Amino acid sequence: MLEIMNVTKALADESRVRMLAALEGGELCVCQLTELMELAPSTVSKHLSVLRGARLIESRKEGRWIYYRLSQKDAPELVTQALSWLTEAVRSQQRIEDDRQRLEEILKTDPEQLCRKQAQGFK
Amino acid sequence: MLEIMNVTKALADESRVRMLAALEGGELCVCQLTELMELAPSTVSKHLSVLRGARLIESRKEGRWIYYRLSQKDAPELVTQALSWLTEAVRSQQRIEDDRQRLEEILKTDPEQLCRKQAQGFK
DNA sequence: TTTATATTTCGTTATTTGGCAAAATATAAA
DNA sequence: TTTATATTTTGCCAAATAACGAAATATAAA
Repeated sequence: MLEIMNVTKALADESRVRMLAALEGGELCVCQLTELMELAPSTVSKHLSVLRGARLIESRKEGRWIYYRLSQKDAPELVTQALSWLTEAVRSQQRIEDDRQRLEEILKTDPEQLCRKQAQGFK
Repeated sequence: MLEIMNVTKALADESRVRMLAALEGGELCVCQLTELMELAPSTVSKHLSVLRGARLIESRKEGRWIYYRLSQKDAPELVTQALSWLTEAVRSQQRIEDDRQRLEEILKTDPEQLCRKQAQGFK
């Protein structure tokens, strides 16, 4: 039951849903997600840890960066099914489409510069 | 997006998940669910209104009783898919199995008596 | 009608959770 | 090594939410 509730609780926040949707396009590092979400890095980090706790995402460390991606087939059936449901549900949502478009712009800047910009406090 | 978040938030509470699982066996009135959940009637009622707000359940009034059931095919695709996911996820959960067993006992008493018992405050 | 009763709504309280900034950690560059 | 920097952890505050009892609503029985 804990496993199920970890998943449903993880999905019960719009920021986390948007992050999962963003990761459909492929792995992203924390600063890219931070830029997209317009939230404090610590907040994004917390959200990511909730998603990882539910096994909805996995991470990979590369130098100073940590890249997150949607969990693959090695995750529990329960989790991959939830991701399938979400992917389908979220398709055609304007908000998600807007994110996708903004993300495209964000990906044009390389991570180094993004993080530097954030360090100066973007808000 | 609101529709999606209504569903994910509705599923993000263990009591509500258990209620949905209980309704897989067919419609139940509030006092039956109250007996099963061991919560105050007002609390159960609130949970039901959240589930209905997400369109996960529907209701039918019969005399003094209101019966709730899982939403049928007329509900949004998004919702029926979520219910399918939950049903599958919840299968084999001990907690849900225990509920199912207790519910069987509860259904042996007719609703009239159940409600009367609750009126005296069972806890 | 009056009374009983099934459910919901309201008001309150305690807990959980999302947000941030600051401090801590970990890695790479100088 | 020292410094810079990407991310996480911690501590705090505000907002959301689950729980209850009491009051309100609605329906049936007397």
